[in-house]
Amino acid sequence: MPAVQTPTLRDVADAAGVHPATASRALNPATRGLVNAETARRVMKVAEGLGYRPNPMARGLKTAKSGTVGLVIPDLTNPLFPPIVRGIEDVLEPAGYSGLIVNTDNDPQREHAQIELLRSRQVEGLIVATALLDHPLMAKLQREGVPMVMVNRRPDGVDIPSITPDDAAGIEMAVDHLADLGHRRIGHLSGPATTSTGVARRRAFRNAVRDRDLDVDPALVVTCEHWTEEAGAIALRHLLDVRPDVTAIVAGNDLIALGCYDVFAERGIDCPREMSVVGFNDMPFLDKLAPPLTTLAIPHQQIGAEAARMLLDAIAEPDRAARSVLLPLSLVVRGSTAPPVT
Amino acid sequence: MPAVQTPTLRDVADAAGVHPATASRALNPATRGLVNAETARRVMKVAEGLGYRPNPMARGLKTAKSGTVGLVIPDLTNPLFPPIVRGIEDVLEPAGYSGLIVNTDNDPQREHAQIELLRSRQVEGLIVATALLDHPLMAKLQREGVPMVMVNRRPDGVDIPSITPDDAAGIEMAVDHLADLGHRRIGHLSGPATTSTGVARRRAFRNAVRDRDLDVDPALVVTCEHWTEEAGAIALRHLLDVRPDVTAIVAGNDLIALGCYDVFAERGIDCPREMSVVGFNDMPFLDKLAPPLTTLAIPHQQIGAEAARMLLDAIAEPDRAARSVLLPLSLVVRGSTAPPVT
DNA sequence: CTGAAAGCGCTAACAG
DNA sequence: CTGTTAGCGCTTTCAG
Repeated sequence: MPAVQTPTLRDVADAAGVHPATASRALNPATRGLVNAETARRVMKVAEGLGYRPNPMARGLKTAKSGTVGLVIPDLTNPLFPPIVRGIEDVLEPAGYSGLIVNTDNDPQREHAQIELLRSRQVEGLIVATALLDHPLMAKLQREGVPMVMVNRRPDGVDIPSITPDDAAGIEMAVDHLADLGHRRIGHLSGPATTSTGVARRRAFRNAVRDRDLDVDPALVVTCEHWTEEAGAIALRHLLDVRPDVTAIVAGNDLIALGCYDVFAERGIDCPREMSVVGFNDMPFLDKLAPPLTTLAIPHQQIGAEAARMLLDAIAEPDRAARSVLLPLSLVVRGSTAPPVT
Repeated sequence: MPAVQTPTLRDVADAAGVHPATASRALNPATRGLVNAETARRVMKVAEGLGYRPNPMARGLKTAKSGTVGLVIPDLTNPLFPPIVRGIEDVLEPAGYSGLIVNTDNDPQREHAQIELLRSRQVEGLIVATALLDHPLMAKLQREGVPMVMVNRRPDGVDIPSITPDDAAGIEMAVDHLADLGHRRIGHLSGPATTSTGVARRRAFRNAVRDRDLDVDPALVVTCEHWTEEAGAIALRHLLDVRPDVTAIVAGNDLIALGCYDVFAERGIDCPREMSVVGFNDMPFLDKLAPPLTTLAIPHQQIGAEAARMLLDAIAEPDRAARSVLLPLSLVVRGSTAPPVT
């Protein structure tokens, strides 16, 4: 017969000799001022003694607030996301919120279902990392007034707060670095054209090579189907077929760069002697690769933290103007870039 | 004036011309049988049309079930966990459950607070990956009847279902592999003595070297303070100081093995020519290291999935006997192991 | 098979 | 400052 029913607010009130409403006021920091300081103290002590824990479902039912937000990511298994999620949680927790994570696997159907699930769980807002450039669902959610923040990517033409890397600046740094090393024929394996990061980096690359009088042959730019190792490998094989004289690669992200490593191994290309590569994101453990990958670092945890803060703001003040932030990047030079063999 | 209040069960009932109770029965698969098939169909159609979504808070308030479980992990940023979490979510979701993740950073205080948080959120059970050998909190939770499953590690002397790798078998495979290559002086950098995996692997290592007539000098076994790269590096430096003639290392896990790589770099040791290393866990991207790490692979997602299944069972039938499963491992031979230079 | 009534635990007016 | 009252949306007896 153990399992002493967890005490309810009534129990606390009874034990403290007050009405449940008073106990409620005393226990809630926001309304504690309405209560005699002495009574409040007593109630709190009793609550503590009984091991009282408010039931958020009951509270939520009354207040229509769940204390949860949804985190919509493609796949937790992609090393880019854990640090972001961690940053988010670190901000949500002290604010009394929890995050519910869902994985969409980049499948729009699944995304739709997962977001439905989150909404049915009464999440108060959404942090979305799966945005596509053209994303009707996001637009619809926004119209319905769901507080939202986009992370890493953002849809076109909707006024949703977002926190994204400064893709153009990053690509310029990468191209500058390679040009400084002496590279003239630089290729770009861009991310899917359906994502903002994909097109922004691609456009930035085109501009950068043009401005620096490097080889602007369109064949040097190949678009990957996905942000994956496999897609990166396929793209590089294709590029090498049409432009075997390329000496350096700017990869759309680190996973695509890893795909390049696979092709190097398979074709016996010596990186960085025969071919340089730059990644994007600075995922964990890149410094342990052979060779360690030169890449653009973004402050993952800070992104997450900032996104969570923005979302909490949006929840608190639903109709404040959407603020969007562009993250500064830094180039981390490691072993995968070197002067070309001329 | 948009934001049409999300429809409630009452709305559905009204629209279908039935009592809310009937609508409730019709919508819940478990009670649908109690309702005229025709009525049920009608109610469901109306619900669908209205875009009705049951409010889990209201339901939970009534049924004392939240449809959530807590996932207690040290740090999501540790690459071991995302695949496990993914495996868990993949089982929870179709069952109508969601997971709430908390990070403890291996801090008992924080763990306690986080578990309180989860309990106050009315989680129906816990999947715990932070178990220590001596873990009063776990024992207490078990006494209180909280459904729980341990993952990866397990406390001593409490009868809690767990799903852990077959540490002994794994270490034997590692030692066999090294012995077959010709190594006689094998070191072990074990995990903390406070964790089941730490002591089990350490004990297994001792037995393995004894049984194979290899060097059994206790100085060849060094215990790391933490399961981290840094701790691994420190331990290896210490080992090299006392036994510079060691030719191979069995690391307590992959992160500790990565610490070894750092020391190799710092002391100019050529791995695998001068020193072999075996890791444990087969984290992602180990195959891209220089050299690719030989390690023991565990089926991460499956662990997670199995743990979730066990927890759902425990929630459904609270007093069924605790079942524990030992996971088979496989040795993945890559480039970090080779015959010793004799 | 369906309706009526009650209540899960909490908060929010509204009185006092 | 505190008690009363009502009700969030749903499920679950209990009658009919």
